[in-house]
Amino acid sequence: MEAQLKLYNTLSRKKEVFQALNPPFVGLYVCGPTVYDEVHLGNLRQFTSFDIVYRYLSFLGYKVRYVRNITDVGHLSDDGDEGEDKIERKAKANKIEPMEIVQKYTNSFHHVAKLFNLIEPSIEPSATGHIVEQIEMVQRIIDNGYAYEVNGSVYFDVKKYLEKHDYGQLSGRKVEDLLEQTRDNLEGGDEKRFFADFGIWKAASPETIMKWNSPWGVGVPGWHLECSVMSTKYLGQEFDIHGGGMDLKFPHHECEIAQSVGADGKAPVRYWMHGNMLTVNGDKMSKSKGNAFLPMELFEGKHELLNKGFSPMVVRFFMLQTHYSSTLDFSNEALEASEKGYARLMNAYKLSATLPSSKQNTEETDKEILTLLDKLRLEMNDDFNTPKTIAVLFDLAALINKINDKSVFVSEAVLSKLQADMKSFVEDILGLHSETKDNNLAVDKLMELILEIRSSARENKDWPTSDKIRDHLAEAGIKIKDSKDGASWTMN
RNA sequence: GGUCGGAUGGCCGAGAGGCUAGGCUCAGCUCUGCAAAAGCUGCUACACCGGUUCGAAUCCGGUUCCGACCUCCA
Repeated sequence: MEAQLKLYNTLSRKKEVFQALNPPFVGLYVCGPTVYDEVHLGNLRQFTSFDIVYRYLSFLGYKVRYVRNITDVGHLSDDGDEGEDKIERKAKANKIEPMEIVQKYTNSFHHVAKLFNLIEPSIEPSATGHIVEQIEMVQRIIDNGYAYEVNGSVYFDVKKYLEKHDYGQLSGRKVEDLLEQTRDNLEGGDEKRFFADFGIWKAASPETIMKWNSPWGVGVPGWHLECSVMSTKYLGQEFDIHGGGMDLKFPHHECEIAQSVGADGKAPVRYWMHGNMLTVNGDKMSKSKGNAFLPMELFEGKHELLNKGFSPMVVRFFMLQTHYSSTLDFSNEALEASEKGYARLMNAYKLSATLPSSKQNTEETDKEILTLLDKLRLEMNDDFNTPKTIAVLFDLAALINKINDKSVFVSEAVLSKLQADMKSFVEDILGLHSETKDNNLAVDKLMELILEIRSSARENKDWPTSDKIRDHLAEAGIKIKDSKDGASWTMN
């Protein structure tokens, strides 16, 4: 393992050492949600994966400009270039403005993002806010000969593009395969000249609500275009990292590359990162299978597949126990296991702040801790390996507990490094925070008093009183832990 | 049908030629009035069939199954 950050680049299908284009700056673009409905749990996982990327790059000292868009127009309900705009369809069904739909689900997305402790992007641009730029990009593509207009729509000319460039290198698609489809599809009478061509500007029908004037008539931008436009505008023609779900590799990301090359002659992205999908009890999560639940349903336990609710931080922790590039399976059992593990880890984390240091017998433990702290960095450097990082944190948790039990000892210098790193990795990098309610002074005083009464009851072996206090507090969500040094308490 | 990825212990999940991943569960023990918490100990797995190698969960070939995207058919 290296001391340098390595990440898996979909483009080369290899782990590569990360080298920023213009250090210390890093440009990070992530495909955001289409706000026609509540954010999907699978979406949330992608955002969490890239939240980690953002957090870790920042930890390493990079100044990251993180752009995550909001798709509020142009994403069609059926794959391909036919079909209706997802947002517009929903708006018509509810007899409200498309922008009301956009606002509603944008708000709801932000709410969930906050619960999930996702860091807000530096810029969150929307497609409708960049119509002018999209029209300009379409024009540049036409000017360069890579697009043609038919009946007010503009299509990207893949065949033309293939003469000089590679189309399909990101997703591993072969040009010949695409060409083979051509013969059948050319007969179709489609506006497109070639099966693989894709719309970058679509003529709008009179009924369409959201539409704009353009040199080619009234229309709407194609879905793939917005990401090219907004990443170029805010991160430049070439930037560092572009992320998104696996399912976006083709055609979405492939089209982005073609558009940027077509418009500006440059491949836009140095490192492409793709997160994997979600399954439920081993099945693909999908609405048609009835096994898709929403983030809020998961938090509240309001779904028939869920035995109970799981707090946002538990779900976040659960997600991070799987590498972003692997499929992640949701099940009650797995979630419950994570819930317990999470509590244990956070407990140790809290404990780490109050550990005693020692002046002797610290050598072995010091060394062990230092090794583990180094390992935290090595694991994160290895393509953001959060599961391994968490495994190391558990090793540290075991040591923290031992130090607390005074079975091993740590020097002051190593202890303060341990405390600093625990904070960095648990809170800043993994983005986990304690979910216990903020205590106020009155509650603290109250608990101090109650525990004092209980303690004297216990000295008198008045077990009924002692247990009554413990049980009643437990009902109120306050847990008492007895130890040799007296009792402590936690509240959820 | 095409492209890509995957199959790991009771469950979840890392790893990727020799070295205990980790979490949860379960059992036993220590501590304890009881419980909880914490600690200790135990539970040795890599879909199947071949091959390469001193040595393979890890490499190669094949088989089966699963997933994503694309396509075809209906």
